[in-house]
Amino acid sequence: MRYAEHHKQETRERVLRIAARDLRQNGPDKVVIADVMEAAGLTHGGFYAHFKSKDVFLAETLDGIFIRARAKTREMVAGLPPRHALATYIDNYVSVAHRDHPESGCPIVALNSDLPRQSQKFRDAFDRGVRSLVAALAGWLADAGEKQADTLAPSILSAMVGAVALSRAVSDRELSDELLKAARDGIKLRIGITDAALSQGKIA
Amino acid sequence: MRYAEHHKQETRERVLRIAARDLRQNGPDKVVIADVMEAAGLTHGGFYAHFKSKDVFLAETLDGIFIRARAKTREMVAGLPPRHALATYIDNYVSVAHRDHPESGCPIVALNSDLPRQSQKFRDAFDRGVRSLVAALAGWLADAGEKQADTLAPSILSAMVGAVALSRAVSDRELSDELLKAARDGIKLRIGITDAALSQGKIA
DNA sequence: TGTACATCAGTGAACGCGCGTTCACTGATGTAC
DNA sequence: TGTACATCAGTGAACGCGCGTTCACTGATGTAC
Repeated sequence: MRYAEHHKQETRERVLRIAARDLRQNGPDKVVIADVMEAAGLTHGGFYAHFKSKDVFLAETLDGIFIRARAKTREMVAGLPPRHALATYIDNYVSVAHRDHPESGCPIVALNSDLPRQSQKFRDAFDRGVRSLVAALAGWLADAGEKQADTLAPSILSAMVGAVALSRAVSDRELSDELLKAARDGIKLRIGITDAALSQGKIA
Repeated sequence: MRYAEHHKQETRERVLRIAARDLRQNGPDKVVIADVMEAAGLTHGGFYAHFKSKDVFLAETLDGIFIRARAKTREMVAGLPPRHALATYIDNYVSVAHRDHPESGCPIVALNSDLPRQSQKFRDAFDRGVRSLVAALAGWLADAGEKQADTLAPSILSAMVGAVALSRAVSDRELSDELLKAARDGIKLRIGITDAALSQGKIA
């Protein structure tokens, strides 16, 4: 069977999209090539016509996740004043929905404790994602008039990551909800955001 | 060979200690029974004379880690006034040493993204550890006169966990150091601790 | 226009390795007599 | 006191399964002539 012009490229994209969910849901070691290929409607042997190895494949998958996450973020906060952008981002990140859907969530949360054992390519992709997110946060913070935006940004990111990661790790639902809410309020408080202030339009 | 009275119990303890390091260093899936047994000077077949299965073994290993961690913590802050205890604990937790030594560190950091895929026994042991640590933090905070100690404690714990986890996940040393320091300062600031204030004895 | 050949995404059997688990066996020592 | 037997922590071969990777092959379609 001879295929249309972009057929191979489309297959490659499809496989990467499937892996993007699988990777966040199950972690790098539990991504099984045969399963990913089957989900894409193919057999496992064909994998190596697209990717050199599982390692390279996972690194490319992670890159793709971060790229799409950035686009989604830009869309989410488009047109919002900086402090609203921050509040929106934090509320979406430190949320029950994010906790309950790792497969479409932030890979920093989903993968953090797997990273030390991954290939350098994979770790580099992760670093790029972290740097980019820190930079975005620092930008919003600076625009919102925060002093020390450059040190506040990584501090806030790690608090957000820890909150969602811990809320997923904990098995008891009640404890998880409590951790999540306490962490979210704490983070927003640090940058002077309260739900009351936001709804009253007191914050630019 | 017939063994002395407590021989079996000692072997069991030895195996659990070795696994305790291995578990935090490599994660649950990478703990290999044959390797643990070999490190204990035994062959893999003997494992099942001590433990019913790997799952049960890992859960018991995790329980042991938390129990010893609590003892170590009590020792570390013994006799310190509450705010000093907090500062000491935070400085030790959100530190380069902790980042660089997962094998003897807090399992909450080392294992968080593995948890959703573990057995219920393992997850229950994890929950107990988290609850216990939250309670300890809340106690110190309350003793230090903090209002809202019960919501501040989980918020601070998740920030500490996120800081160390992220600093380990990131591959670039400089970025990692920066994240760690920013997060530590941010956390201490939230509870009114600065290094200057502590050294001048301004804080009880 | 028709025929032989080249292309190449995808197939599926097979290989090799890792690892949890089982099980028949070992052998030193305690106990029954 | 001496002998036969029971005990049981530990041994090591084997089983079974999962999974990354390889490779000879397929077969539909484009191209050369």
